[in-house]
Amino acid sequence: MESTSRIVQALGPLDEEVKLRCTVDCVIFGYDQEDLKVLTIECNMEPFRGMPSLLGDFVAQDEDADSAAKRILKYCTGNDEIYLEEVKCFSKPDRHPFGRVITIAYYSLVSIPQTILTDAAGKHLNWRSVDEITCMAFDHKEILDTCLKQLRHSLREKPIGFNLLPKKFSLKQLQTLYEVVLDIELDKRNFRRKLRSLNILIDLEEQQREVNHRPAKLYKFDDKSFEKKRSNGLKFEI
Amino acid sequence: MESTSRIVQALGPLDEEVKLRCTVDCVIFGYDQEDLKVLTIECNMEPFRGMPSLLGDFVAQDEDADSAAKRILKYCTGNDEIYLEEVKCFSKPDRHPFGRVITIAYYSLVSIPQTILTDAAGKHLNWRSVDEITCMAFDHKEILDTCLKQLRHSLREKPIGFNLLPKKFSLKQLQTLYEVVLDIELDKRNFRRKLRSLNILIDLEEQQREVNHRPAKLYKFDDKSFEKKRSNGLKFEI
DNA sequence: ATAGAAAGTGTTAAATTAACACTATCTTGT
DNA sequence: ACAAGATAGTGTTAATTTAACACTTTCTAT
Repeated sequence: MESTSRIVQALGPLDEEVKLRCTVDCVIFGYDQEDLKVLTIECNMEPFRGMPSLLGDFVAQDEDADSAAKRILKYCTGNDEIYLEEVKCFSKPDRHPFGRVITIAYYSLVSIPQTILTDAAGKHLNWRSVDEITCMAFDHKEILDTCLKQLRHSLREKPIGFNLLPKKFSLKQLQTLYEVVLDIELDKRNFRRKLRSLNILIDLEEQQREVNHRPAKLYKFDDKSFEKKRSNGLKFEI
Repeated sequence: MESTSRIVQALGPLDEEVKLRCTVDCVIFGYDQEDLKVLTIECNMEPFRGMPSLLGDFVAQDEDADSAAKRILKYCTGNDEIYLEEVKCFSKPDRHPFGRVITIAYYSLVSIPQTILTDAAGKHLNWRSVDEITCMAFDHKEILDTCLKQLRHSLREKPIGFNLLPKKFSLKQLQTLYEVVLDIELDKRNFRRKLRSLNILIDLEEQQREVNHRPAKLYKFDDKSFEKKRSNGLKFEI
């Protein structure tokens, strides 16, 4: 137990300790056409060349992990006002073939139709259906699975689903989103009553256009009002 | 945005990238005398010398972060069968005065009367009431606060409170634990009914000894039975 | 034997959740 | 302009869950 004898004791010069590199990996979930997708990039490193990989990068000298994750989002989408949640650190000593690299995994949520992938990144970026991904570079499939589990958990206890939809959405779209991501069925009337009672949607007094049936009313999420209600003890739960 | 242009591209030789050190810090929560405490060690590093610090250590070359956290628990208590939950990575570039150090924060749960602090560590280890800690070394107060918040959240949705009590406990002890940690009041009869209906306690057919009033019946947590029930959809919630 | 102290126990009202089917409003085609 | 097709939108009732509440039992100490 010699390696533990200096627990929390003075850090020596850098070279005496384990040096490792630290990355962040973002599971960027996107939603479109009633399907949950994840943004991948083609891996260009052996032995994983050609396989889909998550978007990641090193944590830079002057930034923390959150900033690194936001930087990746900005790089891919031009936007850094994106929902982001840290999930877990992946740190198996052999997880990266080129050396000791730990990674902090995040997931984020975007509406695909409202997201323009930047040109620079665009060439090798792909939205893939979460269901259809079987194999990824590194331990990225494990990271994806962990983040998906976390997303499903958070979706039920925090009002974050809106981030997967356009700013303006119908109640039907919202319900379908929950049904697709959580793989459950919801009762239309009960779902609508619940949303009404939470009072966190703003009726935009506007309707869908260009649908060939009765158009649905559009709403937006009232995040300020929700924050106020939450701090007064409102519990969101689907 | 030049630093993002190689997102997820080949890792160069180690020296070209940001080198940093990685630690784990454990918020070891202990419970005794109707009080939630945290295990601290006296910091021996300037400028924090003498201040209470969390238990932490470097992640070693051949271990992952979870193993490092378990190693710390084993070092302090001689036991590594302890409830442990990863919480968050703390990675501000200036969080450590001696260089770039990121840390993965964990919390764990023990019953203080059932925990013997090892001699080696014991000399500078202290159980401190969570309420009374105002100031800690490094960013450890922030880590503590974050872990406490996470503990409170998990305590309501997972049956982990038992880890803070002796193996054998009374229903009153369990209720008080929830009341103390969550800072709420619970109705005795409703609490007991809920526990009874969950069917996750084993009646030990044994009683408290050496109390000067009617002794309470003792129970233990039936973790195997709970796991079975959980996978069949049982939702624990206090 | 009695007093003190905490353990243990059930019922009822209120709130929440689950189940369920029809009418309204739009578009498109004739 | 009328009819058919498609999806939006709406309320009631029974079942379940939660919240509120007070007295009896069993032990110890004197």
